[in-house]
Amino acid sequence: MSEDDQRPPERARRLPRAVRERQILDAAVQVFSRHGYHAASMDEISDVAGVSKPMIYTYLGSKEDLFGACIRREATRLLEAIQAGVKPDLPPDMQLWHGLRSFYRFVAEYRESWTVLHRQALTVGGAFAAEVTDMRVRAIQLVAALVVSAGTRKGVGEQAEFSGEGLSAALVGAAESLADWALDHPDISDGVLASWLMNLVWLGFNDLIEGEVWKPSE
Amino acid sequence: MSEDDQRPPERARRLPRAVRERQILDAAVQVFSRHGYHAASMDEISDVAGVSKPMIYTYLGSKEDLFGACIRREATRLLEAIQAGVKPDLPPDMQLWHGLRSFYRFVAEYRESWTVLHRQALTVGGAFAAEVTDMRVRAIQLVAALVVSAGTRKGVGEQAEFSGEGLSAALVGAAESLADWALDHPDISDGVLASWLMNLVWLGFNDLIEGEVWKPSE
DNA sequence: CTCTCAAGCTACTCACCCGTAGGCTACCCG
DNA sequence: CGGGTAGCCTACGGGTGAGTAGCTTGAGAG
Repeated sequence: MSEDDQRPPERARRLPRAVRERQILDAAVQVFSRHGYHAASMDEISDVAGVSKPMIYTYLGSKEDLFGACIRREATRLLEAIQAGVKPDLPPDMQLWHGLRSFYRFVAEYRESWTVLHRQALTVGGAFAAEVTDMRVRAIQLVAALVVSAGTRKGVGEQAEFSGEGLSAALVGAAESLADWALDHPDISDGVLASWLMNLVWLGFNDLIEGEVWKPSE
Repeated sequence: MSEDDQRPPERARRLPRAVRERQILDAAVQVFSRHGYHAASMDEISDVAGVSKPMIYTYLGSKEDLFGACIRREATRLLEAIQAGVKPDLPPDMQLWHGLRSFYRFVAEYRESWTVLHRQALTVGGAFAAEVTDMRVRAIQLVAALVVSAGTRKGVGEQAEFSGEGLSAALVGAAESLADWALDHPDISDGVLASWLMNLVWLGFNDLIEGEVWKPSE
């Protein structure tokens, strides 16, 4: 035990920049998702990444830059995962269903990515919040387009009890909350989750565009 | 301008403890809702409250204690506001509608309270997150009770496409997201918001318990 | 008028953490 | 073999902010 106790053979060799950046981003997402932006320390991130702190600064810039890089990478991942599952020539309801399935599959597989995007990014304020909000708005508008498409196909106009944008905001929120709920119930498959939401919303929406409206009684 | 420039008459006189605590809590909610827990500084809170920092510590304890006091006060306010609007002997759908109206009225009036509870409390982690989550779970269970009551009244059992708890989680999430959306659209009344949600969810739910189910085609 | 007590403040300590200066070592090319 | 370069580190500066020590001042009692 004189020259062997320092683990000389495997000492995290010199690696190309791309690999280190991946390690750093992975660690950053993990730490940010656990503690949030402000409570996360660069020391802990460097520790988790198995890299010293100056590496982070030379490769990815300041803490804010690093957080931005995380947000962008995870947002891109999420959008790509959803678009990969969507089939553009299906009817609107099936498009929505497939999009939802991909979404729930992604959240289950990369729950830290989802946490960073959904919970932490909004609390930082400034450019990132705007960026994530933008992504969310795009998602809402996408859904709104499907909804309106289905609505006009059935020949429905503007109604007092109906706002495509508000409805889509509610739908996206329902999808997100169900995602959070599903994190605690891993045995529910993504198909079942998507079907629940379709049954909730689509059926109600169908009624609505067919003129059947809920009103407060008396 | 020799003896009048220091505003000698009104100099924030010595006040009873209860009043100071209120001032401090109001300021804390405001600052926490703007910056989040970690980015908020005790100096800014004391500044906004018009009180020096040691006062906060003698009256309300550490920063964590202060945040806890904020959360508890605002959560109590919210629950009381909702319960004040609910009429227990109405049918389930009307109970839900009245609860939603009260909720949206509260969010519009005390948007900072809502922000602290919904966005900031979860990111701190630990006891507060648990506390807020508990409140949310109680809300979900309350809604689930209404939903199940309406379901059994119409004689529906367990179905594969249906889970009361999951549905309620989605509903509560939809309500929350619509609340966020409504913050940017102040001209929409609380009654309209509540009606939108009822049309979305209740109609779909009605279809569901009457056996009309959405299924993916092919 | 004076003594006492509590309300309230200024100014400080100490710890934490972002960001960096400067040095070391392995690999590559001539 | 020697210089250059790129991967990588230890160790520190500086700023910020939580929490506190100890003083000042107003108000009531005698």
